[in-house]
Amino acid sequence: MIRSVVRAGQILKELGSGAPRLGVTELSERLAMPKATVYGLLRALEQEDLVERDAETGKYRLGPAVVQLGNAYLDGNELRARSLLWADSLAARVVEAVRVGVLVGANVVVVHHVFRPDDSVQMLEVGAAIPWHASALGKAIVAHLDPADRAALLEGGLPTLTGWTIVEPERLAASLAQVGRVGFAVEDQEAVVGEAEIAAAVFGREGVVGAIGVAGPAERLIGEGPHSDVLAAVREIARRVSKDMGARASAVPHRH
Amino acid sequence: MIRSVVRAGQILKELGSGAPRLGVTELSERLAMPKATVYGLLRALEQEDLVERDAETGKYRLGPAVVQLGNAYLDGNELRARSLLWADSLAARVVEAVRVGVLVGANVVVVHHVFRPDDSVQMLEVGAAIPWHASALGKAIVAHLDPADRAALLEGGLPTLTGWTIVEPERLAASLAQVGRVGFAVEDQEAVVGEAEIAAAVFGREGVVGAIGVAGPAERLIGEGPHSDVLAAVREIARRVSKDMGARASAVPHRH
DNA sequence: GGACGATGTTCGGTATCGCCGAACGACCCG
DNA sequence: CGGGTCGTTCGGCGATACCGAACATCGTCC
Repeated sequence: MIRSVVRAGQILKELGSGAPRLGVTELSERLAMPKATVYGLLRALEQEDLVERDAETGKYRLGPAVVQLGNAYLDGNELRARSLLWADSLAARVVEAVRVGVLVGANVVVVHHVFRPDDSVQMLEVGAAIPWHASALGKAIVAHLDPADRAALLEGGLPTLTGWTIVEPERLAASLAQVGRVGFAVEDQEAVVGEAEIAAAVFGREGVVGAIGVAGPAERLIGEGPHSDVLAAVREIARRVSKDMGARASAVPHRH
Repeated sequence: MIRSVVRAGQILKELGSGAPRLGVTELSERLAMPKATVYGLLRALEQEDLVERDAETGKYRLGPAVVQLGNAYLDGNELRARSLLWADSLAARVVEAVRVGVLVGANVVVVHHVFRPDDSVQMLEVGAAIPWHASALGKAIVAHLDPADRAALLEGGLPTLTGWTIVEPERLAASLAQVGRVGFAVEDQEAVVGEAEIAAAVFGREGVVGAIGVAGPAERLIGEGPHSDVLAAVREIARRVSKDMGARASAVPHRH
């Protein structure tokens, strides 16, 4: 595994998460690499416009080339392409926002987002990264991973986002088992206070490829329990997208 | 300059432009690298989720991590942040779509996009990459670069997108000189038939940092000449954004 | 069905080239 | 003016990336 490239990737990720402007020294500390090494990697990344430096502070940040790459990924993403129409119909049916996400590392990255069909101003969340355990999308995906991968994700110290975030591995594991049984995942104010989400996994030819879910105010999606209409709609749409993605019926867990 | 990282960057860019799925052999030919080298680089990139492989064809494509990076870049981008409100007001004033872009290599990447204020369905173009010479944004930026950089951009074989695309270096150079004199750039169906754009450069503390422009149907923006109201609005907004970006008055070309 | 072509993958020796400790210089702050 | 911090440079050692060539694997065409 060629080391400099892996390290360059780690630098990019570090610049992409949290503080968007970091100096050489700060990066070398966070990533436990010698300062001179980080410097060399940054020079190379800068040449490719993957990183640029702040004119006045001299600190480094992501460069414009990454936007182009992100856009290109979304253009070619099969899950996104096959979700487009289904997500629209789901949003119209439940009158809430719909999100489609994939797992990258310990985060869920939103690859498609349909606004709630009303005239309120909403922020486009495509590209947003959310810790998997604080998202219904993430739980739906992780619940269907190999046990080994799942266990690894339960280990790393999971951050607390709100007072409702579940970070204890035991409780999360139990929650995931439940997801596996019922075929959907719920998140109730675990990422943002007042916001909830109901999601179901989407499968491809070989296992889970992502998840689709409905997000909205907690009191509307979840009262005494998950809103049953929404829940049925999410499960149905997830199954249809899975079919479009080429999932064999046997690979998609089904109940009753 | 550390070679493997630069090469990895070139691989990412190649995957991000044109055919979104490429094999090892195809990449090695396009980038003139040995096959085994490309293979090693791809393995490293794959480990970092910057690249993933198609399940059935085995070919490589960009990975989900790049979306997260793109989003992070946009979040931290000063030009974008300072353009948000001005772009909205510009769109409302001229009732057309507004785009903000920066130069990366020989392309303009759109970092902000305000829809035309009507109810028509429009595609979000944030992240789109357009050859600089086929875009008013690009011409506005390049016209204010160092002569050396400008000359370099005029050299590389410029692609033809429509019958109206200007690819001859002499004609382009003349056009850029004109842009420098009048303070705005025009593009008339040079990227997409029927579409035109009027743009002006935005300056920061040390030179041009991007451009902002109005895009719409050619017959509405440009009849016998650029629509004068639009033109005035674009120039005014570009100047205001430049001021917000910390441009010294002396650095912003002004006329009359 | 067998052979061919194309493509992905592995291997191993060589010399390249990245790695990193340490020193230098630039800058800020007190 | 002196101490501290940070970005940058240097240089020599040695790990390791590089790449030609062989191998494996698949699809395809007689």
